[in-house]
Amino acid sequence: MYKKKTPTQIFCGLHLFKELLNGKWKLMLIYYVYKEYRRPSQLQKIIPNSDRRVLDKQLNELVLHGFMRKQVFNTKVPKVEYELTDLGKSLIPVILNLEKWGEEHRPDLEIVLKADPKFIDIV
Amino acid sequence: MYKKKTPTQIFCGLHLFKELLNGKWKLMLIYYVYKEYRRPSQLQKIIPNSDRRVLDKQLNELVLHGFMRKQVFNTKVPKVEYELTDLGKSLIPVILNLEKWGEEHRPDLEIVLKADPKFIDIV
DNA sequence: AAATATCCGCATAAAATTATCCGGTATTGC
DNA sequence: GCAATACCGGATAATTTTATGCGGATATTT
Repeated sequence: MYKKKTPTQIFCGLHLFKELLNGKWKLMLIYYVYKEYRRPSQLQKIIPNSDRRVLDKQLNELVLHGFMRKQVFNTKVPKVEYELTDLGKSLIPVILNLEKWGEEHRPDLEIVLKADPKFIDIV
Repeated sequence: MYKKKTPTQIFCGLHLFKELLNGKWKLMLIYYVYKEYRRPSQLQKIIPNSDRRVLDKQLNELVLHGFMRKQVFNTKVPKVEYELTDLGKSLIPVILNLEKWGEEHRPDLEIVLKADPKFIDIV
């Protein structure tokens, strides 16, 4: 398993957030589980251009870190569902706030992104 | 200059936020500039264990992306000051919200971090 | 029988970010 | 003169994250 080589600093709340929730799809996964897309296959469909293995990894971490619970149903066709823990639910207002900020400033931000040659193509 | 090789997706506000503000110290830099630590040397002092060149790079990006302005004073000893743009200021409530979430959940989050062998040592 | 749907996991490659190693100018204070 | 402060920047190394290439199982639908 991969281990970090650089000491992790958590002297402020921003770091705590960042260390645990920085994954490419993590906030979106939490949001969609909240919105009742609870099953891996549903999540893979609702999140475009995401790879199964990447989502899985992030879901596993979210479970490991206590933001979600994973329920496995041993039905004939295996079924899996995720649900938010209280800690996970506590993030919903934060996520909505971030989302709101992004959408409110989308016009400006899109200009900025398109002006930066680093972002070659934007979808 | 480095260019991304993977198309950047911005179909939701969360992505917009993430693409532009994911840098290790970016939110903290915005916060401290807001708190009147405007000069590079001040920022380098107030942010422990940060490297000058990394902070510089992030500051340059924040300017490039319109969150800050950089003012250069051609005094005998060169002086530089950063200040937030309106776009930068619009992030303050978001940052405070993230910080608040982190601090409110610090006890839980520290346990989680310490339980994860990935984070070998935490400062 | 074949296609589709449900799920899982390891090992490695590639990409992206962060850290470090060099280098530099000019002024102030002792 | 010499140390300290203020500032800047390119090139490369190291770390961390994300993507992909292989593999597997069982059950339902067409």
